[in-house]
Amino acid sequence: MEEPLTPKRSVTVADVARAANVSKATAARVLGGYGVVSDKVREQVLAAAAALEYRPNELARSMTTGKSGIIGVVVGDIENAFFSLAVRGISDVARMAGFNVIIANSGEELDAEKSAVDLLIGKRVDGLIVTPARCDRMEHLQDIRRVGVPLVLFDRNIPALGVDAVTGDDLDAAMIATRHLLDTGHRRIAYISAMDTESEFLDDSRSISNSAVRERVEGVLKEQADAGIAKARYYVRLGATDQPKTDGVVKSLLQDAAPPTALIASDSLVGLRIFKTLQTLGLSIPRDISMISFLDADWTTVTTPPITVVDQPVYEMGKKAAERLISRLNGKDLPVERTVIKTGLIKRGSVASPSRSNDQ
Amino acid sequence: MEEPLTPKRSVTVADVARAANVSKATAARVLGGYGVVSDKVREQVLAAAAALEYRPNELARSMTTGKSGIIGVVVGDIENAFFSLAVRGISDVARMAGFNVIIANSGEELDAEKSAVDLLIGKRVDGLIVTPARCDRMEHLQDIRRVGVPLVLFDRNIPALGVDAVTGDDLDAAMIATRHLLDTGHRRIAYISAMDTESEFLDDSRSISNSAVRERVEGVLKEQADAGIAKARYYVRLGATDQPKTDGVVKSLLQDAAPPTALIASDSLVGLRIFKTLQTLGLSIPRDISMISFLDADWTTVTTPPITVVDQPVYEMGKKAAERLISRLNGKDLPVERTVIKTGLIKRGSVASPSRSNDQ
DNA sequence: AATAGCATTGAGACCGGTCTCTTTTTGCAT
DNA sequence: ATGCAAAAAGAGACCGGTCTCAATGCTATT
Repeated sequence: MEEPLTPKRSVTVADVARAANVSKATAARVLGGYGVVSDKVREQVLAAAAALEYRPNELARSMTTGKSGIIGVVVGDIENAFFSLAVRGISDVARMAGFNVIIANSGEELDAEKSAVDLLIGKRVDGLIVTPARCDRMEHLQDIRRVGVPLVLFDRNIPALGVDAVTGDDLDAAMIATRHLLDTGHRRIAYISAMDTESEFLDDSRSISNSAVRERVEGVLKEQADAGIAKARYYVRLGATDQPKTDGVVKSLLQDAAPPTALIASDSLVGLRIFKTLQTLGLSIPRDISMISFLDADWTTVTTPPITVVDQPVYEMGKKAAERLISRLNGKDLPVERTVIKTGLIKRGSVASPSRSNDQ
Repeated sequence: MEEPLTPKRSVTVADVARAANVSKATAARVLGGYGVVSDKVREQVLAAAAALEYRPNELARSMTTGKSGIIGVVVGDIENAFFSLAVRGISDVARMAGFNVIIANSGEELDAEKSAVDLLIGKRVDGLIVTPARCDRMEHLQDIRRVGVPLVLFDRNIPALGVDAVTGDDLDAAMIATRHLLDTGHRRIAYISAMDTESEFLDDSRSISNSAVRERVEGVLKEQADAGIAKARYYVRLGATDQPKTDGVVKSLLQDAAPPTALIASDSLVGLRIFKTLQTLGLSIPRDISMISFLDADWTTVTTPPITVVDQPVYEMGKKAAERLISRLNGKDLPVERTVIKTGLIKRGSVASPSRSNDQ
């Protein structure tokens, strides 16, 4: 009569053992797939398990083994195609190796990142892949190592930490993009980033706490310095975090007495926003202004014109990071390795020589 | 001398208790935040915990409480903006309620979905949100209920299961889109879906196992039937799973003696692919052909022309699903509820009256 | 001063697995 | 038959928390 609609207690090894008339240890051996058991007994246990619909409790298993089979990933923003693609790379590799992935968003904020890390460590993840929001604050990351959880940094490196890191070659990528614009005849090149700061302007590139952002800015500046361009730093603008802000940044640049003739977007989200801004302003690309975006996002090929982009093999970067972490999880102690993934430039239609009128 | 570089054993309540000179139970009370403890003792324990850098083992905690604080989510493909946006909605709500989210991809395959569900139940997730790949196979989903884990279906419903479901109003959405095209003068409207089947053609819409896909197809057909259009079903094509296949589907449609004058894409990925195909073919939208895509993806606003879309409030759908699940997790037994989220049409520039030449 | 009564703290079982160690069976050689 | 090593099965501790229940201490009441 009191058929339990929701069987409150789940079936355990002990239950199966009882049903199969063997000891808990024996049942555990066949159910857990370890130790030696005779074929006859194995059959019995398996039959009993099937009849009872036994499902192993991974939690209990993890508790005793100390391994959870979970890899924790902390990224800035999964919405961003960059991260979601990277996460897929990580997940694919992880799944193949029998690991699961828990993803946590930091929103690029240090506190959120800290608590995400705490949380994941609490869940006893076997390893961690983190995109550090800032490269100058690393106490919580040192904690990770102290606890003994392998860590791989992603997209941004903190050399002082002494852990594996997988990053793009941001300096080089920025230089290539800049050089392309210089070669095309541009002399006033703006670099627009979504980095959140007090000022829209850049004082000193060394003060940028995010290594990826810093390297790109330095790449842009270095290439221009080599070309003998003076006011390069003036054209580096930060804070394009949403559409209105991006509109503001772009407009302020274009209203300048000497407006830039080319724009470089620090990521595909910024790129999309800039494109929309320019569209709103009724500017034609590349006639009125040229642009290059980081990341070969899908929208960049369907615009008119299609956008020239810095191609980052993000999926591969994610894979690489996961592979590194997993080999460290299995293997003993590998030397710390910094993997830098080369990036390329895909030339499409958004770059042209600056028009005379602009190139006063 | 033998300073352990990697402290193999983590600090436990027992360690803290010992350091604080109190019983394990007392230390556990303050560390676990339950029961009553005097302020004095609390201080001691907290101090000891801090000194030892105690970190609770959530696994052990989950084991005894039976709650893992994790919500499992099984989606078709996180790459798809539809799912990634939904997942963010789910995650946001979950985080606010103190839950974590584990995401599993099914790739829209039943077997993968089954094992994902098994895996998540093994991890003892507190609840599950699943996007069932097929609505005609539900043994594994019944298992979930039998185990006593609350389940919410997302995007697709299986009424026979008798569980909560949050879906879009796909029938209505398809009808609205179709009506818009009819109103604009189109009489040959193609619906292109990424659904993977043997045949590119549709025999009987009732044979479609995915309820969302089915409803959309039925919406398209119904609206045309009401308008007295005869060969509507002929223009429903499936299998646009990647760019080459999409190219094929579109080309075969356009090479028909009576080619469609308008295309409806079943999701934003298919939409993007169709757009690229049309671009490759040198067709001008909406002059040569009109199109509507499902989902207001970001790329749809930067194309020339911008794409008219069926706007699905996916983020809200995700939120709603998570809210439902969580209230079921907390509350007692609510009645089964099917939430249908209204969708709208955002008219942009990709629909126009069919040109005379096409409308022979 | 004795004792009821409440606030704290302590002891120890328990969750559901894994795993070591011990005991019992089995198989085969002598 | 008998011995003995190897194989199979059983007992029970353990992982790191939670939680029940008992014990202790202190204040308040009469």
